[in-house]
Amino acid sequence: MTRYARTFAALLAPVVGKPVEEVLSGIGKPPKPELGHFAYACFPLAKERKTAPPKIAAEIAEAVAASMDGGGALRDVKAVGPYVNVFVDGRTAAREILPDALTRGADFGCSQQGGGAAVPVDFSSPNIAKPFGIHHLRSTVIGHALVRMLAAAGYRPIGINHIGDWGTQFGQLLAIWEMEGDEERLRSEGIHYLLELYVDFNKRLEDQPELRDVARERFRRLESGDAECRRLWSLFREASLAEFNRVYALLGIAFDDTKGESFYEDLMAPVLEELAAKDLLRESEDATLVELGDEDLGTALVKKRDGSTLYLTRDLAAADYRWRTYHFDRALYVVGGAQSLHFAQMKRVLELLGREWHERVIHTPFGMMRFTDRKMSTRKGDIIYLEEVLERAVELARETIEAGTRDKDRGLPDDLDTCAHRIGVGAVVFNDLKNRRVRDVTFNWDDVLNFEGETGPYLQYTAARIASMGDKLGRPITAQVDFATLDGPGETQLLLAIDGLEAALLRGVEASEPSYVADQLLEIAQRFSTLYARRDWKVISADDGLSDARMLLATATRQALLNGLGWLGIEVPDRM
RNA sequence: GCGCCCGUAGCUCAGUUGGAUAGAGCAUCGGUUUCCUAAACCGGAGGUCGCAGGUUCAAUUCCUGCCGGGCGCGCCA
Repeated sequence: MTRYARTFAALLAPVVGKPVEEVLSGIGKPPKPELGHFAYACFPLAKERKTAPPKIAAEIAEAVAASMDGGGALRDVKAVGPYVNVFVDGRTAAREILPDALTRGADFGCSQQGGGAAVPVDFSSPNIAKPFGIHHLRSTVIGHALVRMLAAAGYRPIGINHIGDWGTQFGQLLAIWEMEGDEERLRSEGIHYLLELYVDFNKRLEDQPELRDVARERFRRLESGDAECRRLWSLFREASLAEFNRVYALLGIAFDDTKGESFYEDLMAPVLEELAAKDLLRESEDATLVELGDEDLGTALVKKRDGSTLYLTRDLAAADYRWRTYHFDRALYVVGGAQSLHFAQMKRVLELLGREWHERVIHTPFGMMRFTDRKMSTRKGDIIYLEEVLERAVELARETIEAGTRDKDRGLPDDLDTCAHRIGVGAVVFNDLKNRRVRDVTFNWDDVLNFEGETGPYLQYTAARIASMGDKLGRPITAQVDFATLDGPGETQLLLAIDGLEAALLRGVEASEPSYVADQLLEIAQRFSTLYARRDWKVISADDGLSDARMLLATATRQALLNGLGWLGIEVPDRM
């Protein structure tokens, strides 16, 4: 949807005698652009007035047409059956949208809607002592996209990496370490060695179920401050962070705040005390829990039998900390849908504690990453490393560029490494973001390494072609053009797609849904490509005025792609 | 068993708060390059929108019940 839907609504409102917002919600898009760019359905009015819809449509169309002065952005209002349809005047749209895109540059499509409100976004949050697998991709890229989208929409996002560096898993590592730990190997092999230990632990567990208790005991020991346990924990932590940071560097992701769960160690006691003081705790089989008063939510365990803490306990402490630190407008948790119950419980406990802001805590779930060919199990060491996926994508991009330069008799780009990196990573990231986040995704090398069709490289390619036209034109791009030359239906549809970027951003921010932006970008690229491929539609021609006008349109297209891809965390190469 | 999520073309998915003949990409078939980058474009074929009811002038969209898949349901995170 674009600004012109509102223009249309404003025109209709006095005629139908309803507020603009209500009219706006009744405006849609006709199935075919030949019918018009916007449509207003008259069925609800027909019911109120007990008159046939086509008759009302005809009356409204006539009244609206009479009230238009002719020089506005809309034209040709007419009734089509029960609908009032209208066209956007391409010339006016071009004059209003294109100079805006040129002037605002990286700011085009952005909004001030957020008013600087703080929004902590908890994402990625890998567990230490487990490698960064492909299944971590989802939280990482969705969260990163949301951070950038929020910033573009005028919010003040805080990207938080809530590293899983506390809990029984460390008890497990400490337990196995006593049996076969080797500091030399940890130093040289890093996280791969930790994975080996983790797998070994689970293997031994089959014959020695008592190891589970040993692990719990070791975690308790860690939590009570045992020096050797602390020292080893610190080693594991460093080894893992080194790997994580390599992957974040590949993806171009930086966090505003990286705090392990361990950070909240001292903040849990106050929460537990407050729960006790408010008489919300209950002992059950020597463990401590909170009664939630809701059958569907069950009960929430906050302390184990041995007195050590749980995930939920730390998340409660973290929520309090984030509120005190940021006074957030909302706090997002980009965590898999499997943990819906955990977050529902957490919100409920916050509510019971009287945190009036508990409604602002929002779980932003996403579907699972699964695998077709076989069941993947980290416990058995069966894992696809995200780093490997990214590297293979970059390698394939490099081969594709090299093949392209041979076929097209062009030189390799100077910055081949940068190009290949952006394309490969862009393909992987866009592939994850293009679908609605709640859907499960099946990992498939062919999909991830596909560069054709609705993919990141397709969008980058569209932008790259425009960039090279800019070079070829050889003169500055100007907004002083004859907009009348951009009046064709193809141009107008492209303009409306470009103008729709801001709405897609706001809708995406509202729903925490990066795919809305991804969709809009595809529409922009497709509409441009359709024009571009036409033999009778060359940007650069002997007609300088026409060339300048079309180049301005192309430049706005590229700016929209650049900005939108930037929000998704995808960089665009200059050449492909 | 209970709760949450999902079910649209052979495959992967859109479908903007119910509205006009349900749209893309991949795959498939056919076409486009004396070159503004074919990682592209155009066209063909392909769908009882899981099933059955209900609400409505109108349901892929809302409600109920089934069926199918996924996830979760106290001492992992």
